[in-house]
Amino acid sequence: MPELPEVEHARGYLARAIEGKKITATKVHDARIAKGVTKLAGRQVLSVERKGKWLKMPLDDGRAIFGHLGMTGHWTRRAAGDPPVRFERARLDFGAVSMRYLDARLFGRIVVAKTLPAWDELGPDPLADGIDVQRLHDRLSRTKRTVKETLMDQSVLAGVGNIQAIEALWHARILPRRPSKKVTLQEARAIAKGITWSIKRSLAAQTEEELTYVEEGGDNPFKIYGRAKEPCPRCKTTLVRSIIGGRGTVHCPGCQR
DNA sequence: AACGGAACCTGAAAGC
DNA sequence: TGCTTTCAGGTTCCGT
Repeated sequence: MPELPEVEHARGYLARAIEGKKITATKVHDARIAKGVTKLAGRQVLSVERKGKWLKMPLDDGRAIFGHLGMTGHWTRRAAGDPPVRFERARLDFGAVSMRYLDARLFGRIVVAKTLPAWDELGPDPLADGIDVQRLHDRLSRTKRTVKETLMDQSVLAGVGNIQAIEALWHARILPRRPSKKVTLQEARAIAKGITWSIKRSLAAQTEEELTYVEEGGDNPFKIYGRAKEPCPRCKTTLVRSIIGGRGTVHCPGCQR
């Protein structure tokens, strides 16, 4: 369920549950999502950090537990004696507190290492670092990709995913298929505002301790994501779905240029 | 070096 | 009803 807002939620949830606590046991149910998860008993989790869609939990031995939620990853707290929950792939126990990692599609990762290239290669985090419009415009101008694909490049801005890119470009009134090179500095400013707006909106929408996601009964909280064939909330033109860079995309042909 | 596309997975929803 | 197809919020690898 991961884009930056969901991962930020997971960060806070994990921090409240295990920050400063000592690992007493671990269990990996499916080795495909875990790497180097060994000899963790006795280690203390110093903090829970986030950059983009990655989580980092530094340990007291110089290593860290890196976590990525993939498409369907999720952490949930249980009691140590509770049975495995559906889709449980791994667990970290802290005495009576047991954190379960669930992941239906197995695209997520739990990696124990001192450093992780994927983490080091991340660009600035829009929430923690803000967005440098000049830098964003520079990155956009240096590639032949579409603006949507460039925005989703994690080295450009860490944490912008399919939803944030779709929503931000709608907010900025720019077509997702526009070549990055043709985005002006002024438009880059609008995109930056759109990204911040989209992230803040998503964060505000998730206040519950245990997140209930969009598809489970709740209404779609997004302006145009998942709303192909519905009228644009701004200009009433019918929203269009297409594929860009292999990812489903929605845009408004009426007010995005 | 950069880019497009396939691969990696499973489940839910839509289509027939 | 039941089988088939489509789709899903991500990353990584591979060939060009």
